Amino acid sequence: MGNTVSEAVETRRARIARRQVDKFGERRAELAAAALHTLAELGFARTSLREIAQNSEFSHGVLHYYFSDKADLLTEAVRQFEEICVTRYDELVAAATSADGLRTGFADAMAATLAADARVHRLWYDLRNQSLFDDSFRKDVLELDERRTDMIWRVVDRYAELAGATVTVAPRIAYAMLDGIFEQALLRHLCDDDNAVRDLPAVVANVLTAIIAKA
Amino acid sequence: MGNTVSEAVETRRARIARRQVDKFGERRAELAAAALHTLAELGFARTSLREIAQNSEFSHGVLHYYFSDKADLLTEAVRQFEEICVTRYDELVAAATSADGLRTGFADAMAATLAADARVHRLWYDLRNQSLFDDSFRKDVLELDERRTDMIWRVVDRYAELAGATVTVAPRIAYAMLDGIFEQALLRHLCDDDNAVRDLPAVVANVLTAIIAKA
DNA sequence: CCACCGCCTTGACAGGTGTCAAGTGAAAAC
DNA sequence: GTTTTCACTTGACACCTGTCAAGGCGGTGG
Repeated sequence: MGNTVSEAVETRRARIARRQVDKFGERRAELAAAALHTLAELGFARTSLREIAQNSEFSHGVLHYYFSDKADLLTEAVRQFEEICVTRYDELVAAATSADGLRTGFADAMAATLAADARVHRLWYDLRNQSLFDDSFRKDVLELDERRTDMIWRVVDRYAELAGATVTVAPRIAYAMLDGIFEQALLRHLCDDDNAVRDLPAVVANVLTAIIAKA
Repeated sequence: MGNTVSEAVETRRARIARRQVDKFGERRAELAAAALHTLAELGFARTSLREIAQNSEFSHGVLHYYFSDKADLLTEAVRQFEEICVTRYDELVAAATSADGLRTGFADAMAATLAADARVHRLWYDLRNQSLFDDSFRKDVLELDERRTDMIWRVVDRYAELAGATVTVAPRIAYAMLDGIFEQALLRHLCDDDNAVRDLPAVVANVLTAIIAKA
């Protein structure tokens, strides 16, 4: 790189342009976050652009400045949602030293996220359900579902290994079973059934022991 | 019944009144069926009264003649939906003579209803999901979920009995696991994955064997 | 024959929706 | 200092939604 005036101007311009791009992206992210919050609160059906804007610090018109479309906004929100929603449990797997420890740790972690992130979880199920009727988000849903499957499988596989056993079901089945358990618990929890969170750890532990067999 | 004129008139009047009552109820049922069909096709979010009417042979105004409200109509539709959705598998349980037979029969029946009634099933999941955000249908959803739990448990319990074994999970857990499996298969099936229906029987059989233990 | 009533259609209403054009005010560019 | 550009607001549009009032049409009762 040189040091002439024109080049200095170039880099300054580039930096400004970069900063503008970043600012543009940041605003998109900020608005997508507002959309996400609204979606988690109201569900897909009742979420309108004006409602999203009201959950941000801007007016409703700005959404069409940063997004071409409502679908564009929701897609961005879902992408952002993926980042939040998938990565869990991995530290648990890394730190586990015994089958029993991993089992109870995983079961407790599931109950914890059920209690803490119930709204986000129901949004995930809402999204997946939408894709049963409308194919706009199917690709994202299937991809996310696969990442969740992998995530669960890492736990189950390691658990069996620590127990000196083998898993008797395929990854997808293990995921579907535990997901069904979680969905059921989520329903109970959101119906103000306090037992849901309390009972979940024992249920999850029960399922884990049921799907492995001593080698 | 008598044969005097007055009595004949009475019975005729009564019959007319009865017929009118019946006709009123029949129309309600007919319109609720149209609503059900529309719901299964479009999902809760995109179902409007005009669309429902267009799936019947009447105009949209008639809905407010037979129903006080949109909620009233949807409630009636859901009630009707319950009748369709719950009773299955019982004949299977009654006719079963061996554990293996019941297992494969149940697994095949699940795959069959997955293929045949996919739209109705997705409506059920849509309904249950709505109740995560809105409490209007929670009572119906919880009741229906319980009936489905019982239905599944009758199969699982009888299966273990025939196998000379005991079930290692509670009824609600068995239901949640199998429901998760089915929901996953439904997603795949509606994404035009032909393997979904084909693979389901083996998966269900796998789960059944995993949740019992020889006494 | 006329009046009435049950069943249904038509058309309108108020409110909400996604979308977009016009405009504003401030900061940047020259 | 003027012009241009950016970031955002405002207000409007066409459309769709649930709701309901007004009216028509056919059959029944008097």
